[in-house]
Amino acid sequence: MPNMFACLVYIQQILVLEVDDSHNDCALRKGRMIGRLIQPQRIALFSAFSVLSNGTVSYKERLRSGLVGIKKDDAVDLFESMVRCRHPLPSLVDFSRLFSGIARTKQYDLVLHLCKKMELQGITHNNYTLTIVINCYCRRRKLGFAFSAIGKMLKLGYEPNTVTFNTLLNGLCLEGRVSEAVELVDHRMMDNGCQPDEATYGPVTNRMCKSWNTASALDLLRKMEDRKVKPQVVTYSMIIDGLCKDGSLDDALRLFNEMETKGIKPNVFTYNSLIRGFCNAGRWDDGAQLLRDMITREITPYIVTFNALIDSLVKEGKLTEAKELYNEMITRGIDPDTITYNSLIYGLCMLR
DNA sequence: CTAGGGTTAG
Repeated sequence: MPNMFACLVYIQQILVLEVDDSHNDCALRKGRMIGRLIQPQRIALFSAFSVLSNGTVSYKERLRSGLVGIKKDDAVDLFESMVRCRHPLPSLVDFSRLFSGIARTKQYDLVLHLCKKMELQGITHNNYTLTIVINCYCRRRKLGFAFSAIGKMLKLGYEPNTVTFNTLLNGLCLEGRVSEAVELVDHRMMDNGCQPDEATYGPVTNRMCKSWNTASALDLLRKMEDRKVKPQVVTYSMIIDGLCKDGSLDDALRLFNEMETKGIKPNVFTYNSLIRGFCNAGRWDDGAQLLRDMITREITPYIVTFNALIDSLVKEGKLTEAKELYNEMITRGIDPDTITYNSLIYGLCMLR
């Protein structure tokens, strides 16, 4: 009976969570409305500015300040005003800024469309705009067109550089074509005298770890070191996560210690992967030790960290310890979510 | 001046 009561308390907490969510939603909607309301004022201000400056710097000003989260209509409008403008004549740098701004809002087709319109105006691409084009094709999973853009680049007399290769490489990884990606780095990229950097190996490592190929990811890590590219925390974290999912906890720990000796500080992701790995292996005590470790090192645990530990404690029948952790997360100001309560409720139901 | 990348829970 007391367990039943505790269950109800937790279920009530879930209901409170959902109410909070709807509040957030309301707030969001309100925010959007306010955004819409102030829009005309912004336009009015902008026109005033244009008139003041005789219409000469309007697109420059918009490029400088109005690209974050730009909508389709505004983007097309800005593009048209650039194409029409003669004083000053927009440069390719201006177009690069516009295209990259739109690309950041993930409207890749729009970027490609505007690029075509730019070409029709007799404006020729350079290395920068073509790399943006390559990225857009890659994101739309049209690798064939991305490779054609490389051809265009060569025809115009530009050499693909590290960024160009990295962009293409990411495209291959997005499609799961990891071996081709490795081939591209080892041959085309290196042979062309392009030095790989930390952005070269990130997507490759990610894809390898995601497809349960941590052994290859480890090989790649050694290759990076041979090529004097310093792996970053995120690279180590991805591999450690892969090893933990494989159940190779000792290897994961070895890598964890290795990054320490190299002066690379683990972060909350690194710890979470390890804690989850140990918990899944039933080694909740080691998991709890790691949690204490991260707290002493002032790496703030996330809700994920606590959830993993609570869940594993519950499955071990250590309900008291699980509840202690639940209380600790509350005192730390971390709001439990449905996953937290699910674990606790499960534990209470199993107790009987 | 302007281009590219990657990580956690039931």
